Amino acid sequence: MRPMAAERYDAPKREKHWQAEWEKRGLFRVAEDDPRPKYYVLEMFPYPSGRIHMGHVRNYTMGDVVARYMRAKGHNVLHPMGWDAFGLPAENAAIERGIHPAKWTYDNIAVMRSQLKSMGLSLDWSREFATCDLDYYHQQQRLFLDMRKAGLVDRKTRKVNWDPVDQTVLANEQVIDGRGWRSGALVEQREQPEWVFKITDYAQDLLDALATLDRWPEKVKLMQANWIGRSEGLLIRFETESAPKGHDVIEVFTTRPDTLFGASFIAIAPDHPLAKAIAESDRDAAAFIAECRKGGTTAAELETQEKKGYDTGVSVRHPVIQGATLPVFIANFILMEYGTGAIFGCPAHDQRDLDFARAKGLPVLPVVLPPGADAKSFAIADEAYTGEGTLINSGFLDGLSVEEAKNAIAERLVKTKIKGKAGAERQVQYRLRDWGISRQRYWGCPIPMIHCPVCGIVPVPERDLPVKLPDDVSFDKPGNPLDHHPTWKHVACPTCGGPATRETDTMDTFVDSSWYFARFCAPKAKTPTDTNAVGYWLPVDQYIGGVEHAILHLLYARFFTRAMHKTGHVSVDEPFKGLFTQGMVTHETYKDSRGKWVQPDEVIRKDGKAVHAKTGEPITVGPVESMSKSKKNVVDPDTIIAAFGADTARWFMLSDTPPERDIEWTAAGVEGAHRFLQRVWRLVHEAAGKGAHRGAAKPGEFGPEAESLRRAAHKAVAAVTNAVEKLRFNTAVAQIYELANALSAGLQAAGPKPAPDMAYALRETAELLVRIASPMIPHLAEDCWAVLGYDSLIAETPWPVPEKALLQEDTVTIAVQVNGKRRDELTIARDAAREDIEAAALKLDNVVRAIGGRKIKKVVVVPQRIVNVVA
RNA sequence: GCGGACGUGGUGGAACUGGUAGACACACAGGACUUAAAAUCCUGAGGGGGAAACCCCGUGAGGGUUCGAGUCCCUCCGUCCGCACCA
Repeated sequence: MRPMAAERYDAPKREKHWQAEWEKRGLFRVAEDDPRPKYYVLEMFPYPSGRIHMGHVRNYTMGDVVARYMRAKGHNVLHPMGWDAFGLPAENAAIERGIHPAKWTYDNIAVMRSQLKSMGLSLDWSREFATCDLDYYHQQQRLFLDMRKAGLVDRKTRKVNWDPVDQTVLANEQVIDGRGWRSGALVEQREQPEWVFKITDYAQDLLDALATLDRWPEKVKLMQANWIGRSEGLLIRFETESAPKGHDVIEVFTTRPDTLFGASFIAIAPDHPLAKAIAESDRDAAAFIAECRKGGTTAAELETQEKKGYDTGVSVRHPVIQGATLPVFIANFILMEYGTGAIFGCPAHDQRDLDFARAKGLPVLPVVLPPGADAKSFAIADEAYTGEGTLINSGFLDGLSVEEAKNAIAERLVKTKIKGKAGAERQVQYRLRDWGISRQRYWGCPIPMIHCPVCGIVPVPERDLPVKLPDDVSFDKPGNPLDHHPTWKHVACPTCGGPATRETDTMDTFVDSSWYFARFCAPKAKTPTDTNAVGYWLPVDQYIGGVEHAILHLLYARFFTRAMHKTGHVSVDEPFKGLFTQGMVTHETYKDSRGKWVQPDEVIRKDGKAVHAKTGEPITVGPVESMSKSKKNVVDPDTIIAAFGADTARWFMLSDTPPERDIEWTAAGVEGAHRFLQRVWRLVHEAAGKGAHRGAAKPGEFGPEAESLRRAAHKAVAAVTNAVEKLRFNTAVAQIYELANALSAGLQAAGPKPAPDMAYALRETAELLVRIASPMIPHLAEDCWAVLGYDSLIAETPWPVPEKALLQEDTVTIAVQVNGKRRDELTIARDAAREDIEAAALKLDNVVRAIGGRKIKKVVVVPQRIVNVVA
């Protein structure tokens, strides 16, 4: 029988108490003049959509564990929070409900701030800002102007996704099945001038530096490398015959110059300059180009789209086959955006070229022979051969490998001359395109430029910053409210003083999130960054967020940091030293008999079947999917925190599932987490009652039971330390469970009046348990700490260091195998000699029986691990 | 199509550099306490055989390397993710 358990832990009440206590003492405020080593923990800041969701709870819990752990380890930890506050949803709210975007945004921030505060996060709230704060976007405008001066900003006219109903450019992600995500209108490809950041200047550097990011997930690095899409090849110049003036050369980029002898045509993009020139005097060509423009750009459409081409009648001379010519087609599958917008087609070794050649009846000549194939009988049917092999039908390249042939043809062509230029140049192409930041929207950072009919495009002078968003805007017509505003855009030209207009485009919100981590270092600085502060804090030591930002945000931020370095705002190139991408929060889905989605809190289980809580009608349980409002499978963090407390939500988020994987939220799991916290509460009370204070027993006076409990405790400290360092929170949790089980067993074994050594061990174990659990369940840990008699805060208590002597056992238990099958185990001195281990193993009854009188061929002994007898 | 990751009990998962597979938890079953329930505590549990000691099988499938494979190599199957007419 156990003594009466302590009353239940009233989490919601106690949590508020400790949150107030931490805040009162300013525990999480940090400054740069601190002797401790710095550590910067950052979670991707939230978009203030209205309320926090479980994804936030998971993300911020993980970051908070790291922050609290590093603080306990003696670091000066910066752990800030802010709001990624510009963006389209605020404008939608304005359009749909007539609320001003600013009011909608700041109201949401107020709600979400208080929700985050209820989680007990160790944040330095004094550094909070929103990207829609005038001060923040003012500094962002200065950055833009500095980047422009440094040559990193450009104005380009290029193809954009234009939504004709909403009258705005849409990002690729906002085009769904060829239609605008909000208006549903068919998106048009339109050429329009836009402001771009020259991220392509850094393509090679952004690629190379991935190798230095050793604390980034391989997956993310790979995705970025693919996105940058470097390919090495050859730019080949083809001399044209009978082409319009100014087009006596067509430049083609290829990664397979080795297949040049197998070329049977040239294809150019519909918007290639030559195609346009031809269209001027060729109606059919013009009609074909117009038809290509209509074609959709979605994956599904491209998949089914036929390869179409228009024979222009123009031809080019083959660079290495004397007297041969190739016809030039305008083709729908050639992109102007990649390479030179022109290719040479080698049908035998490229599937698209083959499809095209078959449609047009062009020759298909194999020039690469697969290993083992016979040159005489080898032919291409429906599938192009793209693998390695030996060159054939290729003149001086015959007999070479693909790799050798690439070099040989390059060397030859580079030396030739076409119209005064080299016949070819080795070239590197990237898939990455410059970052278009112009958005025709109100709720974003205005681009500080002015269009003057006399002086052209001029920057807003420093003294006239910030360019402030007007408050009095209306959303009653489609398009950009800044453009419709009666007065805002009209200004005097800063150069000539004449009438001019402001740029009405605002910046992509990804710009806002590309430097906020630098602003957190000195959020009130009068310049974008404070040299001392960013010098001290950057780079971010541990960044945590969703993998959905693997490319966009994380690539932009890496570019922006380089740009800020170039313009003297920071002194590093890489913003995030360590990156962790956490999984999503999922939940079962439910539907009623009419096929309508049902919320989890409306579903109950009756006799093992899911039924509606109110109506009792049967509910169909669907697959587990990531929480989303549309499927109604969401659980509100507020409800959970109010019912069980923040520690329960935090503990659940860290338990069982590895942090990088999706976690399934279940009611049973939450209750389990809550039960465990109550159990810790009881165990600590009991241990505090039975335990002796420090000094009550001296080292060396511990009996075997006390000794073994102490070993369990110190081993758990070591294991949890290791797990948290590696962000393997689920295994840390498992270690804590194990230690709680050990403490519980120890309390029971010790009886109502434990001996002095056991009293000491019980108390020590309870203390260590609370200390290693404190980053995860900080509120309960504070209460337990008080129960153990301390008037200090556990949040200010250093991380425990395990006693080395207790981590190593004097004896070890090792398995004994016979022919690789485990037959027995052996407990022996840790430092026992090989021969002794072997001798002891061979004496075991089970081992002798398993050998069964056979001759022992060999005995493998791995001290402290295993013995394997081969017979 | 290209690139990548993963596949372990009823479930989530553990197993550091190859060395006792299934830690820990959830769910489940039995028991204790209780008039009863809740809460709590104890016990059990990969599959099969056996009274037991023990034995056989077992980490998606098949093969290989090794004294020894969840872990390394090859082939196949399945799931998930990213990119996608990229020349």
